[in-house]
Amino acid sequence: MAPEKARRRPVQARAQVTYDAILQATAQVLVAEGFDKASTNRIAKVAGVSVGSLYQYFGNKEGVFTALIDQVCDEQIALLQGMAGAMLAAPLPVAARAYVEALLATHERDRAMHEAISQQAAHLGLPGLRRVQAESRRVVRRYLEAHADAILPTNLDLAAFALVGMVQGMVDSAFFCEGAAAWPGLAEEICRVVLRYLLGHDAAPA
Amino acid sequence: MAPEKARRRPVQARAQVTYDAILQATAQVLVAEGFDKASTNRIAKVAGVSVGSLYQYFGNKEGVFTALIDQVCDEQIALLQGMAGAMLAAPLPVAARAYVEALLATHERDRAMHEAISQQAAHLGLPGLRRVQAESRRVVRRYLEAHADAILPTNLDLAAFALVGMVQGMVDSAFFCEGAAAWPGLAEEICRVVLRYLLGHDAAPA
Amino acid sequence: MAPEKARRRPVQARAQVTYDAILQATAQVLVAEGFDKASTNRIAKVAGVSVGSLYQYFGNKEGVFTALIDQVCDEQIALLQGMAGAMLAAPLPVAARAYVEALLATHERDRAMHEAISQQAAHLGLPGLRRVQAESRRVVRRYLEAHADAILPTNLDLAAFALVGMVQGMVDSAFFCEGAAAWPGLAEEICRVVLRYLLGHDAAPA
Amino acid sequence: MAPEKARRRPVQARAQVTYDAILQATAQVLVAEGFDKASTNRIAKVAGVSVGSLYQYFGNKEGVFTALIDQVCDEQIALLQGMAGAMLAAPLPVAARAYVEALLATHERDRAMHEAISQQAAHLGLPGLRRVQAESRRVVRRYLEAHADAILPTNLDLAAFALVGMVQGMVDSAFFCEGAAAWPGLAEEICRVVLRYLLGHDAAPA
DNA sequence: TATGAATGAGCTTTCATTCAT
DNA sequence: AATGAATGAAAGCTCATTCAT
Repeated sequence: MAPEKARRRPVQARAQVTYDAILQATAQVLVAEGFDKASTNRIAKVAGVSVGSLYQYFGNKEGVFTALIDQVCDEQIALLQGMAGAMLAAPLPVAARAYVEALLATHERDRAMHEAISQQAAHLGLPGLRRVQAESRRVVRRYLEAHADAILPTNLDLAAFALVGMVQGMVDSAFFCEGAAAWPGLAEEICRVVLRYLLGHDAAPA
Repeated sequence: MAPEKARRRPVQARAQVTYDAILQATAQVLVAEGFDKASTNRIAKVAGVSVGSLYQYFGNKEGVFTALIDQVCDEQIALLQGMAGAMLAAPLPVAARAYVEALLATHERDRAMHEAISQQAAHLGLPGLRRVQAESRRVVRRYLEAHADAILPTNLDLAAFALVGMVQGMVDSAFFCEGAAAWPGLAEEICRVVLRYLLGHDAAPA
Repeated sequence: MAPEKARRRPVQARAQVTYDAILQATAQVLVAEGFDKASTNRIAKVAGVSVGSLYQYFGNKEGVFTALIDQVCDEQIALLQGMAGAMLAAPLPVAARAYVEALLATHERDRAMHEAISQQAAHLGLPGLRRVQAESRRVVRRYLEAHADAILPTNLDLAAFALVGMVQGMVDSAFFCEGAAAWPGLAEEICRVVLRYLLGHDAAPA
Repeated sequence: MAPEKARRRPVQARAQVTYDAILQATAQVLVAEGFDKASTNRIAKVAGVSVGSLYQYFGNKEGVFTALIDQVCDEQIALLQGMAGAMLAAPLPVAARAYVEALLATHERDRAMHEAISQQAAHLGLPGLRRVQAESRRVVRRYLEAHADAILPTNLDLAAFALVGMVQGMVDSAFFCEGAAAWPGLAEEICRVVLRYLLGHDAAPA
């Protein structure tokens, strides 16, 4: 697939409806039938729209998928930022727990679509994934800055990097490993990893 | 792609040559041109072999890729097991460092192919990836058992799971985040995460 | 060949043109070049249409042939029914002669296509052939009912079966046996077989 | 398929075994899996022989099938001739009955193979079928000559032609029409058709 | 602007046939 | 003579994309 050639941003209300219908149909087909079945013709049909319209709005097939992925990533980033605002002053154990729970919940919620994208359109998802990771690191770093005197790591970039990576890795593993996501004590253990890294010991139950 | 139908195991010498040539060509095309360009005809041509031969040995397209992935995973598992034997008695800081370095080195070595697979044929790689993860957890668990009295976690399954996930996550992040893999202090930081999780503090400098 | 999967019924005018062109091209290629040469690409080319269009209307290769055969059978059945209406009250010798002549004429007319189908796509023609035979028996039986008091056979189902089979067999033989179709007295002899079976003697010349 | 290029007639005992094994495997595959699955490689494998050997004996694929069909036709012709010798002096009702019964029995016996050939390799079967029909007419004609003074038809060629065609037609119909072959009274009715044609009336019961 | 019929390059797969061993 | 690995033309079919209406 060549990089997208042209797209028309929807300006009228009717156009916005069409645009959204296509993205929604894309998500639906992707999840229900897989990337291989997600042809532009199929997507258009499911969206109740002609192929021609799809090409009017998205330029080419890649454009449809990147738009969908961008939308998902934007939501994820918005969630992160919302949480960051609410948690900036929270004590570490609380913030960590909130972060871990949020990631697990997100994964749980659109697990099917994340899997579909990461397993079959991963190359299209890379830029979005990078954006999410970068924003995650920025948010985490900002938190670490605000709590710098309470934690061991001094290189905050490195610490943010490590934190985002380790949590992501454990969460991914949990969903990748049949049944692991439901383990009792999983979220707690992930928090323990985080706290021991940042504090050198488990949080005092204070 | 349907699951593979039938394959003929090579018996004559030249048959083995053909078989290997096809797998090698697959890796090469995958890395150099991407999954989309890796048609069976292209692979056969690069292998210097006819398409017919490809289908004689692999049954269908999927079979070629899964054979390649299996081969890569087998190597990875062999490496793990070799390391496990050598490191079982090693003190934690040494073992951790070896594990982390090995993972980073592996990633470095066939980065291109891992990326190609995980970004474009991830669905075919799942079984192999699971095998590697499961074996990793088994190896790590065996190490933890042998050192159970020196570490904090008591649920060794959960600990092995967390360790494999966190390290994988940080290593992946490092290669995913442009430039991060080369950061000085990266391996050290990953080890620090591991040690603080297992010991509650950094390892005493002997 | 698998049973047909899906087809789009033509709605626009040009679509109908395309549909018909494909069927006509199929007949032409089948007759002129044989079933083996009648690939979907060849048919499409002869029809002056792209392969894609062929698959839009017929779903798969088998679909093209069965549509053609169905069309031929429908014509044949329509002819039968037309004749049945006109001949129901006719005396046996006249009706028999008309039936035999009609079969010979039909065979003569699209001999090439019947041969092509029966010799190279017979398995696809079976359902159509069955339909034609069943309808033939029905029509003949109706005639026999109307003339039941004038004929020897009392089991009309069996008689209809025998009549349709015997006439078909002799007509087929005539066209199968080089030159036999042109024999003088052939039609007359077939009628004689029919009349002697039904009456026990040749028809009185009134 | 091009007409056969060369074949080596088996001269040694071992060669004859191979030759027969291939023909038998062809029949088996044809009946059990259909013409489409009857590739030369498959046939060779079922015959327990290498493809190379198949090509040594039969020159090309068509050669295998025509050899098989020839063999079947030869058997059929031998049967006909055997019957002719035994029946030449028999009275008409007896001879007719024997002929009809023999045809029905033959059909019954290798119904599957006849169907396989006539439905999927009819073009290869034409020459053989012609030979059988021609021989049938010859045999019937010889019988008619010997009984010329007892029958109505005077053009014996035409009569033989009609007889062979009509009986074949009714027998074929019987097997083509689901269930008809098992009808009670079927053979009798076919004989009745024959006798009325030849005598103008049913045979006097001696 | 929206439609959907039409396009055709290109993919996966099969199989008759060859020929070095 | 026998083997079976290798060949590669060609088949059926899909789908991203275009464009006349």
